[in-house]
Amino acid sequence: MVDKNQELRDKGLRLTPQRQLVLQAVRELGHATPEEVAEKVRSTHPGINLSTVYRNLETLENVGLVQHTHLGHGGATYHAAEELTHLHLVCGKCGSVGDAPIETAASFVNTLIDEYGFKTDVTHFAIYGTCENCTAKS
Amino acid sequence: MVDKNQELRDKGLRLTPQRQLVLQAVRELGHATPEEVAEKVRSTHPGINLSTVYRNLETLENVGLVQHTHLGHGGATYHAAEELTHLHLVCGKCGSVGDAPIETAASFVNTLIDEYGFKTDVTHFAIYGTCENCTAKS
DNA sequence: CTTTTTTCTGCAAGTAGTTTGCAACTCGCA
DNA sequence: TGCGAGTTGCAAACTACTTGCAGAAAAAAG
Ligand SMILES: [Mn+2]
Ligand SMILES: [Mn+2]
Ligand SMILES: [Zn+2]
Ligand SMILES: [Zn+2]
Repeated sequence: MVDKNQELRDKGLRLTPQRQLVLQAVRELGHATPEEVAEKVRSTHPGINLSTVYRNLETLENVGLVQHTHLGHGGATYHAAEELTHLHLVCGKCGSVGDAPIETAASFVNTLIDEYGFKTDVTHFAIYGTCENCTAKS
Repeated sequence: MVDKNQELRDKGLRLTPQRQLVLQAVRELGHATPEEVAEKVRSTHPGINLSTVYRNLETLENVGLVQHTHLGHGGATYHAAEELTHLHLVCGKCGSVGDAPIETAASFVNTLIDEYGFKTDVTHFAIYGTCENCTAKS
C-alpha cells in the first residue's frame, strides 16, 4: 500500500481518501460517467461530493492516470489510462458499445499522419454507426 | 422558389418562415451550433426563438435535410446533408478543425464491416488528435 | 373565400450535466 | 506540533437543451 500511495504522490498530488477512492472506482468500473463514479464511491463512503469527483477526475486526467472518452451525445466517460487499448463501436440504433482492438485503425491512423500530419487518438471519440444486430433487423 | 417550397412540403413539413430560415442558415454556415444558427437567423429576423431553432433542426434532421456531428466536447454542430462528405480532424490542443475526404477512411470502414458487421458513419464523430502545427510546437 | 383541422411558434419554466466561489478542513512538511 | 498550500463540501451559478401550454398560422376541407 505504500506503493499505491506513491503512485499519486509521485505525480505531485496529495493523497486524500477521496482521490484514492475516485481512482479506484474508475479502475474497477471500466467506462464510467462522473455520476457513476460518484455512486460507486458513495457505496462505501457516502459523504463524498459530486464536485469533488469532477475535480479529481480532472486532476487525475491531468497527471495521466485516467482519460475520458465520448461514447455518445451525452457526457464523457472515464477509463483508467492503462486500459485504453480498444476502440469503442457505438451503435446509434440500440446504444450498444462494442470493442475492437486499436490496431484495427492502424493503417487509417498512418494515412492521416502521412497525408495531413495529423496524429489521431482513436479512442477519444467513439466510432459511431450501426451494429450487426440492428443492421439485420432493418 | 416554388421548387424550394416543394423541398420541404415533399417531406410532409409545413412551410413556415422559421423553418426555411433555419435550413437556409445551416446551408450557409457549414458547421454551426444551434446557437449559431439562431444568431444567423436573427440577424435578419430577430423574433425567432431558440427553441424553435432546436425543434426545426431536429425536424429537418428527421427528414434527412440536415445532419449533426460532434466536433468537440460540447454540443453538436449541424451541416446540410449534401455537404457531409468529409471527415473532421479536430485538434485537441488548438481546437482547429481540418477536413479530409471520407475515402481516407474507406478501408478502415470496410474492415469494421467485415470483422464486426459494424457499419460506421465516420462523419458523426470527429477524428480527434493533434494537428501538424501543434505537433511541431511541442 | 371561410371554416376547420393540424402543425408550429413563442414564452416561461424545467432538467441534466458540469463548474465555481468560498469558508472550513487536512495533508505533507518544517 | 504547527503552518501553508492543496483539497473538500456546500450552495449557487451556468450551459445546453427540453417541455408544457396557449395562441398563431399553415394547409385541408367545405
Ligand atoms: Mn450524435
Ligand atoms: Mn473530450
Ligand atoms: Zn445496434
Ligand atoms: Zn492544433
